[in-house]
Amino acid sequence: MTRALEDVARELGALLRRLKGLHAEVTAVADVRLELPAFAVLTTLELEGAQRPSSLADTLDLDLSTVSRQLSALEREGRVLRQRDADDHRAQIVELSPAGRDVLSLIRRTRVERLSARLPDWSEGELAAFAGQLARFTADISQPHPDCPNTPPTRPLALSAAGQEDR
Amino acid sequence: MTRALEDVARELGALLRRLKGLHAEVTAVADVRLELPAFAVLTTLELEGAQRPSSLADTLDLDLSTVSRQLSALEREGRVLRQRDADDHRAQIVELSPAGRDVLSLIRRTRVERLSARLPDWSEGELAAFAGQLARFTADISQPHPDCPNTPPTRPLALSAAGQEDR
DNA sequence: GGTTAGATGCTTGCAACAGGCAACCATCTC
DNA sequence: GAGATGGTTGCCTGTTGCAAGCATCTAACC
Repeated sequence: MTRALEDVARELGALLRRLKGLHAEVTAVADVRLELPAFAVLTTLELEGAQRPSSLADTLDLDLSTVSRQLSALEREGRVLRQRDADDHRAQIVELSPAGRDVLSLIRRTRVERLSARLPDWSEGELAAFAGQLARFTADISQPHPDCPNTPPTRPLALSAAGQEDR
Repeated sequence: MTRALEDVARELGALLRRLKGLHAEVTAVADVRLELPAFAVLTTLELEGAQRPSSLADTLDLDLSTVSRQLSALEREGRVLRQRDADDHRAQIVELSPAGRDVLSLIRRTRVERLSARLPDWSEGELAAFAGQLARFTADISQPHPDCPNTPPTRPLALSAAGQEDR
């Protein structure tokens, strides 16, 4: 299994680099200023709903300080709303604003357009299967390694469709 | 095809974030200090052989200045050798050093170990198929968008095994 | 053949941003 | 109160792109 795994790892590296470029292209075409980390924050909020910064940091596997700064910027730009948690006044609840929702939807539309134009040979079924494989792979590698059971399993974004994991 | 594409895009985002963590884990376990961009440079050199910085920048889709700095650091660390191009004294040829080769091999070993422990349910065939899908996808999205034929097609790393593209 | 104008390969200075760690404040829990 | 927890901020490191600069090459012109 070593050989195939090496191939996967190598391809992931190539894909990783390409994805950054893709995001840059999408934001440029959509004429939106939104870096990848901020985009990840918004996406998580949309997918999982209003939540605390610490929960976001957990999901995104980022330091709380980084999330805090991202949120400050996003709030300044009017893309998220922050309010203190009524139950625990230390905490706060972050929520996607309508403007934030609009940006997400615009980016998603643009992204699909940019991608689909380049993937004419992929059938709906192939893409769905690929999405499933990606989800399964990401979920699996997010598990802690057997040798370090101390490491908490980082929690990948919940998958809305595509329930092909068999764990 | 929109729906499946949205799923793919979302999963890619999740995977993107997880991969960074994986690299951090691998370098930590292998006790090697090597950031992702530097690793990408070394990998490209190994895969494609000695070449110019500008060629590396092209392949990696990075600014030449970034590559230049990465190379300076890699040379300082003895992982790369640089010599002026005999034919064109403006240019230089960058080459993997034995130490660089060792680092790569160590990282690759460690990575396979860390990955395989978490993917016990994946068969060799599944992994190979996944690698093929990844390669095909990356190659396709690296093509220029039909609307901007000016953009040169960025050249993804050549795939050594897995020839399942049908283009 | 020599000279000069522009192209090309690379490096460096600059500014922007991401990220972690540690120190800090506010609040909660015991 | 004492300690834990949620967030923010300062500080530092690192990556990145752009623009300016330097060296060298190429080609057009005299």
